[in-house]
Amino acid sequence: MPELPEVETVRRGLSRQLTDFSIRRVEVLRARAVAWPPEVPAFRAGLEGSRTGVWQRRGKYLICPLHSTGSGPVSTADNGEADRGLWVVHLRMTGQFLWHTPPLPDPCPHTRVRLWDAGGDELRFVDTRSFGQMWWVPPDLPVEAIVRGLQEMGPEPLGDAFTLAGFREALKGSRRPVKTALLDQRVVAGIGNIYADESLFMAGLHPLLPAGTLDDAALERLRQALIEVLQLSIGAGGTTFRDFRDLRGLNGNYGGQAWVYGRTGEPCRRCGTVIERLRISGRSSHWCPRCQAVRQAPA
DNA sequence: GTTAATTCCTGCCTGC
DNA sequence: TGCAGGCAGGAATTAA
Repeated sequence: MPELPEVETVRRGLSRQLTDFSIRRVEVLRARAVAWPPEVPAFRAGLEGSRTGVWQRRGKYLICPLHSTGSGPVSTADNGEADRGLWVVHLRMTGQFLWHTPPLPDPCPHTRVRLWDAGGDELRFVDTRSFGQMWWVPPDLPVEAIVRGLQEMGPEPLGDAFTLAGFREALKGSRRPVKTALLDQRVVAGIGNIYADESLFMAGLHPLLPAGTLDDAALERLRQALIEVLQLSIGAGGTTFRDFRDLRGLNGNYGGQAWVYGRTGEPCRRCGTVIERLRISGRSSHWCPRCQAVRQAPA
């Protein structure tokens, strides 16, 4: 279940392996994997014959500028103009890229999209649950016009734009649980269920606290906890949780250090109290009843 | 306008 | 052993 650290790990792998990847041929095995254009042939035509630039990330979206094959190599410092548009990918739950060199003859049952370069090496998009999607954005259109999820995306949590003032404003007046608010990509980009639970634990906040009632001290603790847990996980190459694999098929190692996520019934690493699980807005939430005992923010 | 519930999908796990 | 049902989750859509 890729969240920001996992997507960032994938981005780094793609940048290492697939900057200047000349897309000779594209095969779409499941049409649902293509969100735009509506017709698969148009998607294939958009990618085929172009060359990938330096991979970027916005929230959980991977964004790759596409260039004409005739121009010189793409510099990692200067991405140049994406004269062939953008290739945008969201891994959702189980999406993953796998790089096959030498190429493998037969795709696994969950292979959704295959891309080959001139040498016959293959980049394969595999997605067990088929939630992952990709877009080809023509060069004359803004990416936000095509990828709706990018229209109202909140600040990057590891960027300068993620300030206390902005965080406060985004949650102002909201009565929904803070856990639910953290999953809203308009509040802060890239947070999913795992890091929402982990950061709430680190900040000592109950997941059901109404988001709009948090005072500045609590908001700042939560903001710092988000930054810390994301930086820690990126450094470790993402979590080990079930389905995540990087470009080489390897998983990360943050999961072994999780405070609460996936530890229902186990003792809290800090106080020994048994970790409990709640269902909030359809999502499982893991929390320590002692370390996160505060259910009402100070008046 | 805000919030909650539903939907999509498939592998794994539990209970019968 | 085999089957049914619940669960997991990101984000769009629908309902309240």
